[in-house]
Amino acid sequence: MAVTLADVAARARVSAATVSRVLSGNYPVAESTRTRVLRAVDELEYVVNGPASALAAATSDLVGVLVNDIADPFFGIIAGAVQAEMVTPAGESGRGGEKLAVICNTGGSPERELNYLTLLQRQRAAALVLTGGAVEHPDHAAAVAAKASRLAASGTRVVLCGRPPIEDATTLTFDNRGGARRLTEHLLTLGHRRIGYVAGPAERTTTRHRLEGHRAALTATGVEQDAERLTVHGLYDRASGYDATLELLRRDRTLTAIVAANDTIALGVCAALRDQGLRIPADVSVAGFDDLPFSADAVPALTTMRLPLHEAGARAGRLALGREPQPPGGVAMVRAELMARASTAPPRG
Amino acid sequence: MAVTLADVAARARVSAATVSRVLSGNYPVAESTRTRVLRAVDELEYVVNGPASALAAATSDLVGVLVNDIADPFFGIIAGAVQAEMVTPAGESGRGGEKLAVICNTGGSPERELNYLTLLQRQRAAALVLTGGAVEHPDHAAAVAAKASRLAASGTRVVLCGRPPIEDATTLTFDNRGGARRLTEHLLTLGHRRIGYVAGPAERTTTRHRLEGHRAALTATGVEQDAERLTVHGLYDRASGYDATLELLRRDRTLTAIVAANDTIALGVCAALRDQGLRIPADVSVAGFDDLPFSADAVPALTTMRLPLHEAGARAGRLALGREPQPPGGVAMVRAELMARASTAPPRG
DNA sequence: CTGTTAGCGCTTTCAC
DNA sequence: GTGAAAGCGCTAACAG
Repeated sequence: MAVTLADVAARARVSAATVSRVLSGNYPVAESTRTRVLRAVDELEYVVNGPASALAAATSDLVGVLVNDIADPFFGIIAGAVQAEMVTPAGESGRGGEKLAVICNTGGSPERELNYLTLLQRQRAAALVLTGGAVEHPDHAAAVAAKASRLAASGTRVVLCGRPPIEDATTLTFDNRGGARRLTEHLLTLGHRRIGYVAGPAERTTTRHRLEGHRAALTATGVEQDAERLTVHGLYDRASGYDATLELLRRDRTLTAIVAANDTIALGVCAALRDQGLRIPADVSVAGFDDLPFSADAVPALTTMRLPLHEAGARAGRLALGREPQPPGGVAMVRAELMARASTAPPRG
Repeated sequence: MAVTLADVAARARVSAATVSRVLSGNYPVAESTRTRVLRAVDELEYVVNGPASALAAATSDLVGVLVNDIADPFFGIIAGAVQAEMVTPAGESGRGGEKLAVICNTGGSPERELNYLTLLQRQRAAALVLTGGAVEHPDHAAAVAAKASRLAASGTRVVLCGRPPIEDATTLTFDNRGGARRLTEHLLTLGHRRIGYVAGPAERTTTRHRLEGHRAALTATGVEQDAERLTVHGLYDRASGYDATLELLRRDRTLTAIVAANDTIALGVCAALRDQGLRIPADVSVAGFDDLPFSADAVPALTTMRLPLHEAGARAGRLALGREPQPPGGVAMVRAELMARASTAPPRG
């Protein structure tokens, strides 16, 4: 099957080693030889055998990117940004940086996450980027940490983006707690006191941190008494937001605001409120989190906490390639910014 | 670096060959030996060296999935569905089907598409799924076709999902032309005659087919005279929809409906109309294409053509694995279904 | 600057 | 049912 290095070498009348050197560009080769080799490569339409090269060099050009749900733009944006960083910067020798960033969709399942980790370890991936909230089950957390350590030990760079730090990994955490707190403070400042909260799946770090920030704001203002009753958990999707809103209204028809754990949920919240004949924000204010592209276009435009997902992903990509210096302590925090828009207003009366 | 097959063999007191056989499960091995080997694997935490195995076996367990824009849920949904098909069906011997489906984001750039194709060829990918509209530049189309043929010749299964057929590849086309036609017919039936069209980038097959379908409907009704003037091209994103709408209104303030090349654009269209003080659908009807999850939640709910993206992606995945019979002629068409919702209504007056 | 020489870790005939 | 041995195609010392 297919033309090999040796074929190219024969054609260019040099040794295989020389061809290899020309191709990897990391070793001086006479200009004349180089062009001769390159021409042979072209004529033969030679394509390097990745596995063979990975085996010999004990490292591959694969970079794994794990995401919880690739159909969710939150992850799509991050993953796209990571991948965009993999292209060789102009002016580098063609081959060098041609990493293949591969996006793996865990669907939020711990088993599949571990499975992908093994698959990537098997491929001897050059680096790994784990994105999004982590599942908090202790066994699983330990398993992931162990795998990460083993990978790091074998030379794979591990970068975390949007989840809490673990040992042996560089981490970009999102300020979910602080952001959530500021968001709820915004609502409190507007005068809201009965605020519903639609949380994500219970066992995710992102879910917990955002909920904690929300509660912290309530507590600081002394209105935390009903917090438990006014919280409903669901998935990070639109349908959960819809259902949770109906449940919240059932529990307390008098609430004047609902905070959603993310923008996608917020969309469902809005839909449910409208279906119940409630106006936004006249009757109920709504806020989300993330500031996905559609949020500014929602009607009314959604108040939310903006997370610079693209920038974070790009930085994670550079860290994975070792193209950007480690943050102090290996951990950097990405801040969230309040985008106060039309979906929040002072409560009526 | 790391424990190898030989280590496992030593520990289990068998030969390397036997360990290999146990692991790949495609050869009879005595039960007692098998368990002994498996235990050794466990104790040593052995992980197969993918590159080595790929080299020796001349095939890898990588499956490439190319998408135009991973931040767009259209592609996220398809890619996620493809990837979900890669998991080993319950009851199979652990190792067998553990394919690694890797998602590659071309950003719609021909160079990057070709680049990924080469990267995947280099990795000796087991299969390839190309999704979404193709770029119509003749040189590029030829280059892609050539690469596809070469890949197919070397045993890589090539599957197309949502783009026109090429030789040596199994294809799932989307009925963009027919769908677009039916959508515009829906508007015509409602009584609209002055219909604006916001198209995607000019050189994409998807763009062209949808536009052709639209025009075909107009022509059949004899109202095609202004079609050219009432068409504006842009990207497949919200901002383009917004800008294009302003341009359309500038050209003809009397139009009563706008068809967008996809739902994301339609969102921008709606935003622009609202900003111009126009009501939907009272003043202007709006229609999209794809039926992405957010479309049903838009206000008003968006009339659109539903494409079964998840099903199509899943099927593409199975075809890539050879788990589903080839459609007759290697080409199957995925139909679009009209979802008539609140954003379209008869024109006023 | 270029060629020679060993492997990298696994799969796979081919014997036993 | 299991072992021995010969590569798969490439890289990386090491000479020259």
